[in-house]
Amino acid sequence: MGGLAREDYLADIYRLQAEHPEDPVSTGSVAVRRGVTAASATAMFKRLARDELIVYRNYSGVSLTQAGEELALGVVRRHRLVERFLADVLHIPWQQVDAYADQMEHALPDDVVDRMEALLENPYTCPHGYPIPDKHGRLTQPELMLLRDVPPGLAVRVARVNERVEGLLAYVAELGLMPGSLIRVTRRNNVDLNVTVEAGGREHILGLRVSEAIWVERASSPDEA
Amino acid sequence: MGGLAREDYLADIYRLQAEHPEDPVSTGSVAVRRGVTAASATAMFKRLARDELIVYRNYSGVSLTQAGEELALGVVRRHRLVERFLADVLHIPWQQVDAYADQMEHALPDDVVDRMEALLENPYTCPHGYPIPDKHGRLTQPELMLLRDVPPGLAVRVARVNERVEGLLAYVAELGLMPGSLIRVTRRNNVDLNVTVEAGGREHILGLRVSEAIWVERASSPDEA
DNA sequence: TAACGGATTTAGACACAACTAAACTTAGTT
DNA sequence: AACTAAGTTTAGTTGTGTCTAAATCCGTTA
Ligand SMILES: [Mn+2]
Ligand SMILES: [Mn+2]
Ligand SMILES: [Mn+2]
Ligand SMILES: [Mn+2]
Repeated sequence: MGGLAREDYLADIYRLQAEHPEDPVSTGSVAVRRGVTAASATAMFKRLARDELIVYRNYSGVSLTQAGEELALGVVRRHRLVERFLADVLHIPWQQVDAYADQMEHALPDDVVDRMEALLENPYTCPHGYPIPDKHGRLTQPELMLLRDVPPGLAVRVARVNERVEGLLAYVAELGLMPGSLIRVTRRNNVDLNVTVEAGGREHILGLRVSEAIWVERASSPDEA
Repeated sequence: MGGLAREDYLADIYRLQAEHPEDPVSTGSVAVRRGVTAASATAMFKRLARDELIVYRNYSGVSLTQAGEELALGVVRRHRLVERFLADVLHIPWQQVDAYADQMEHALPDDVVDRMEALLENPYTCPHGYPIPDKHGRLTQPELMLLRDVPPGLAVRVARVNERVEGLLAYVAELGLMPGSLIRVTRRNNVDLNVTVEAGGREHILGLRVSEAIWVERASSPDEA
């Protein structure tokens, strides 16, 4: 009854779709993300399509049906809430919570998830800044901007850090650029695309690989504490 | 890599062994406990024996090897600790925590379990009174007595309630006989074997089905707060 | 438009974990 | 000692989820 692998496929299809809203989700991209062969992904697509959780046409990738998206959002909700729980209640470093949550997300009864949410006082995002769907799968996406695109002089707040970029989370924590941090972009080099930011009194020069993995929002809300 | 069903079999074999230390654990008893057919249990026994987690001789039941017992104790530890967590931190009624823990026990990284243990301040038992193995699988069994066997007049403390007796947990909670409660046995009827206890100022007459599902300890430790 | 090459699917295999039905063992009873 | 009934194992099937190797498809390039 469980459907462990199923849930991971659905959630990964959801995330891939969210990352590239244009094109359909290809067999290869799912296989790479899941760490399985393309043949395995094809086989799973057939089962998911048979159960009407995805729409699948040979050689044309997949998309989630209504039912599939609902299941995917449930997994994503459990994942991000348990990440918050692990970070905030058990004080586990944010570099580790994604892997742990990947394991736990399939075994959490709804009741437990809902109570965790209440205990955490209904957080909006996971520790990396990704939004947490509510109990009904609803999701509010704030307007974010890539740090790469922030014009010099602007003060912004770090909102989200891509948790999948190798080594980034530890680096970001070290620099004091975690979600919530107030920073100011002081320079942008148009040749090598480096961005210089001032954070907590220190200046850091960030390469493109970092600046396009960090999202920020206008640091304007005065109703913040 | 998971080994979901495996873990449940090992833990159930462990618990059955603990409940009947005399005889070997039979195929049928495991099948009933697990809710599967005897044929399924036999098939699993072969895999577990192949991996040297149990000793299995046809028609003679099974016993855990060293390695098997270590794994089983790990599952039992996770189960009972997460029960404590669900009850104490999330305030889930103790009637429900066993079922939830059964689901969650396979998906909790050791690091998470250890931190939960610290958060809970190293509890000795699950909410039902069963001992929690430590990180190394060590386990201290206090000397307990069945409520059925307590002589009239003796004051005792409820130590453990069998979580598998249908409806018992809700009934026990209603009567105020949860682990930790101080009670006194006032009468024992030698014909119908009913036991009368006084708990929290009220008297209750308990049938055999209840009195042999509750363990107690001498209520003597004055170092109890 | 024909061929190439990368992506995808099919074919065939395997391990796990469950089932039903049939055969077998064992222990207790005539 | 043979019989029988309960318990157990075997045999055969199913569905999931993975793999490798071999076909197949399709967009681009010649
Ligand atoms: Mn997962
Ligand atoms: Mn996250
Ligand atoms: Mn379990
Ligand atoms: Mn318990």
